Amino acid sequence: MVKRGYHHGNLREALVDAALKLIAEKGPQGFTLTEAARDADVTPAAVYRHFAGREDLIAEVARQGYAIFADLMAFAYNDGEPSALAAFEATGRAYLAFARRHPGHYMAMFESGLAPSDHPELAREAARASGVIERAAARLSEHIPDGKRPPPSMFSAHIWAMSHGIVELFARGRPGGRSPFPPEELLEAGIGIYLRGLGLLPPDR
Amino acid sequence: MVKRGYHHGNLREALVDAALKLIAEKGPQGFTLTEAARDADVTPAAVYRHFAGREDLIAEVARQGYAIFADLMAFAYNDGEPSALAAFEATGRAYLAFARRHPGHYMAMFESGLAPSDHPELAREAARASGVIERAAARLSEHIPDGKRPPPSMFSAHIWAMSHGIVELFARGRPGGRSPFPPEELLEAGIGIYLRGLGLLPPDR
DNA sequence: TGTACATCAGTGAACGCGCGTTCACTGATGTAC
DNA sequence: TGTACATCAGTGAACGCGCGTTCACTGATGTAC
Repeated sequence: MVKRGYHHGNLREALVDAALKLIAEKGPQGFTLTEAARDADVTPAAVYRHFAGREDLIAEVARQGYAIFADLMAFAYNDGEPSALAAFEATGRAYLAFARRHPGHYMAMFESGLAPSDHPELAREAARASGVIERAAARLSEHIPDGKRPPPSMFSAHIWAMSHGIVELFARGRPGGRSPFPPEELLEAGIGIYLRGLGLLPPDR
Repeated sequence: MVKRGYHHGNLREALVDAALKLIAEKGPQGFTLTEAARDADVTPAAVYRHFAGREDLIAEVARQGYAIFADLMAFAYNDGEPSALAAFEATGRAYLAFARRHPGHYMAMFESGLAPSDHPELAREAARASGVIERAAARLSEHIPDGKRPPPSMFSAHIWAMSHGIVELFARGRPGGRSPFPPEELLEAGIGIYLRGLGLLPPDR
């Protein structure tokens, strides 16, 4: 533990880091403002110099999470190169990688139960992230042969839902023990089968 | 409010009911034993005549949830009639219907974070529910034409994950507002595309 | 049918606890002159 | 370079609160005789 003077110097960031750690450990509900303050080696009251309160701190964590998430998805998508299909599959992998590498952010974003509408900055970043995914789906949609293609926002929702479900059910220790398969493999296979169903992959390979 | 004497008569059940209501309202983490007792018009200490404590009450709710869930899935599956395919699709619909009609149970089962291994009765019911789904997948698997069919437990995991993801992301009010589609429609379409990808449905219809 | 008594479901008071938030304050920092 | 002073990040004590759990108890129920 590094000694410090009366002023912390970087408390806001330190509190976000502490919140990330605590949320990853105990979930957004188990997280307490007091413990975050303790973790940052500061009085609980000091938190109020930087955040409006407990919920506001969680919202900031979620906001940063969406920002990272959106960047990561955009990077994975890579403007649809080398192909709309490959790029789309990469976003699926990126989703899982994000959940794995940023569990605190992920939980604050999807399991904290806070209303984005109460936190405009949060809502903005969340919308940006959705935008990336939906654009990827729209581009891919152009390659669907069948005239009866589903709306892009529908199949981006399908992929998002499957990814999220795999994270929640199998990438943590939920039902009755462990996952039947490595989550990455499970998602890769699932997306493959799904895209084949859309006519975007040959029926056998 | 019905008046009652010194003995409640049916406290155990009343507490489970109260827990169901409260969990559905505030989530498993926001649920308190004290409030459940208040709801059942009883002193908090009375709860300890029927449950080992707070967590034990939540576990009982989850256990009952898995029991209902397993029965519902088995009923929907209907022994694979009229066809393995139709029966499988019916279990998907049943999943969503269960989440909708039994939110308290659903949350206790999938969002409470309690370890089934700590509650043997819970683990037993959970395993029974998994069994129904996996048996349905295994029966359906026999109809997959391709030699390279995935293991049944894998595609039951896919369907489960997509269903769960749709519940979490779109059947409640999560990201940035509301669902882009009715969850039922979303799941139905998703399962359809997925099964087409498995070669179980004709490529166009 | 009546009585004695064991059982045990629920009471009520108490406990220690940690929480989120407020408040007047203090002391380090950095800027103006 | 030195001094006065405004700023404001962090302190520490206090608050009221509701929580989960314990304990000795009480009073309704139902069973044995």
